[in-house]
Amino acid sequence: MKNLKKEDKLYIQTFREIRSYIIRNGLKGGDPLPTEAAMCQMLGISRNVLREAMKSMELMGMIQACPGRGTIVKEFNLDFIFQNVLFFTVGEEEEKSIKEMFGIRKMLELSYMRQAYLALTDDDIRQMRVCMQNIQEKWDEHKLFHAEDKAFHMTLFKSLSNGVLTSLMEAIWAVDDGFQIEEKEKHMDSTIAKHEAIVIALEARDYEAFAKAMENHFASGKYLNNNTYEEY
Amino acid sequence: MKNLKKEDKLYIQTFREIRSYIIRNGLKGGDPLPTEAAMCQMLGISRNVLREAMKSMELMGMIQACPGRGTIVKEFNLDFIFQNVLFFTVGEEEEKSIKEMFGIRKMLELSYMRQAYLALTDDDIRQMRVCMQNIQEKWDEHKLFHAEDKAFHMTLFKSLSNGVLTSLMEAIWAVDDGFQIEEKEKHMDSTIAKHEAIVIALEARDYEAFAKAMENHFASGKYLNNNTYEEY
DNA sequence: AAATATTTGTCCGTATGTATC
DNA sequence: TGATACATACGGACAAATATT
Repeated sequence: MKNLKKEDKLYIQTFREIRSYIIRNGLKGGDPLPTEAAMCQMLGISRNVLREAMKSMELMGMIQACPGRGTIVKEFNLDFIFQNVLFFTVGEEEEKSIKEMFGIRKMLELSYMRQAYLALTDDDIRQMRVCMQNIQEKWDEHKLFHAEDKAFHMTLFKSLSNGVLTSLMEAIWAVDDGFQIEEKEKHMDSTIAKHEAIVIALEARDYEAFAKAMENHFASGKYLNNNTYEEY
Repeated sequence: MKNLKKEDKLYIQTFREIRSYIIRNGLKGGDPLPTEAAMCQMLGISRNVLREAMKSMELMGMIQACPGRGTIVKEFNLDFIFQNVLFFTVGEEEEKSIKEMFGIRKMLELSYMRQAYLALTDDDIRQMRVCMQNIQEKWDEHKLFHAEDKAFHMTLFKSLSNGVLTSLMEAIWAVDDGFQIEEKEKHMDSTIAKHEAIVIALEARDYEAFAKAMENHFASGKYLNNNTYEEY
């Protein structure tokens, strides 16, 4: 007398029901969802199961919960997918994947550098100068400067106001963060010089020098993979 | 003594920790995860929070739980997300994200086309010719040819043997598939002609023509965003 | 400002169904 | 058959954040 068909787990059914509820009622970004208690009663399930479904939604960016206030529907964006899911399969020990990812970052930065250059404001450039000083300080203290390096490059591209590109870059940097073991004391001084060259070119508003400095920046060890411009 | 910055909710931290655990231990599809009780103790959290994170993963197809047996890591792909997450009427924000994403795909394909051209085998090109025929058939039957279009472009870049790039492209195509907005019957005939031009150039092993055909392919509506090569 | 109510966050305990030996 | 291990599901309790009076 049981189900003939193998039913999905309750929390998955619940996920679908909530999703259906949102669609059925035409809820858009910002619209409130009923409280947990109300939904439990409405669906006839326990709070734990409801939360398993709701938290799945929240993790994927479909809704957002706030204590004391309630839960609202969110507008969709790709951040979650890029930052938590896309590179899920990229193991940190898989050096090949890491190199591939660096290669993509290199390609993206070099491809977008023209637009970035055009979009950069004086304020952005000043900010990059500050990043340089922070990098220099870390270096003087014999510390790693991953965060500062990231801030430097993100500043360069945040001017493009391309949310997806930003997410993608964040995702790549996040993997880099877990990887950055090697080359601690190797060529950091030359890395600093390369960053310096980029800022100087920008401060002078010299695109040719900027492009050259960017190319040079990515011509070092960990970026040197199969992404070379070969002749055909 | 706490973090000054607003911490993420526990279940989100837990999600990341489990993901990190999987990556750190190099777990692949079929490999078992510790039991819920063990993970709770390991992470120092309650069962509810752990389950909120685990059920999110299961819903996304990263893991699979079975009573009496335990939980295993699953072979992961992105399809599920776009089938479960895309529930909305596409608003302006979403459309902006999608356009940005197309822009990135355009940039990537154009950036990598030299390497792709060099890496393409005769067999790859024959396969692309087959894709073209499939596209033509769908078109003759007045059907959409998203899958065939994807196969065409993925063939072009699979030759690069860049797993991360492939994942990224897959993700972009998956989102595209989920949205499939605009231009149903609009300029499909010209789209076909553009693909045809690409294949012809490849069959002739003419890089100049190939590059031109690629540029032309991406010069259409939905790729036309801020990714223009402006003068400086 | 201060107290109170509302809502989500987190934890615990218990019972049940299912797979394995 | 029975015993064990595990996930599934329920309910209660209190804490933390927010809103309201």
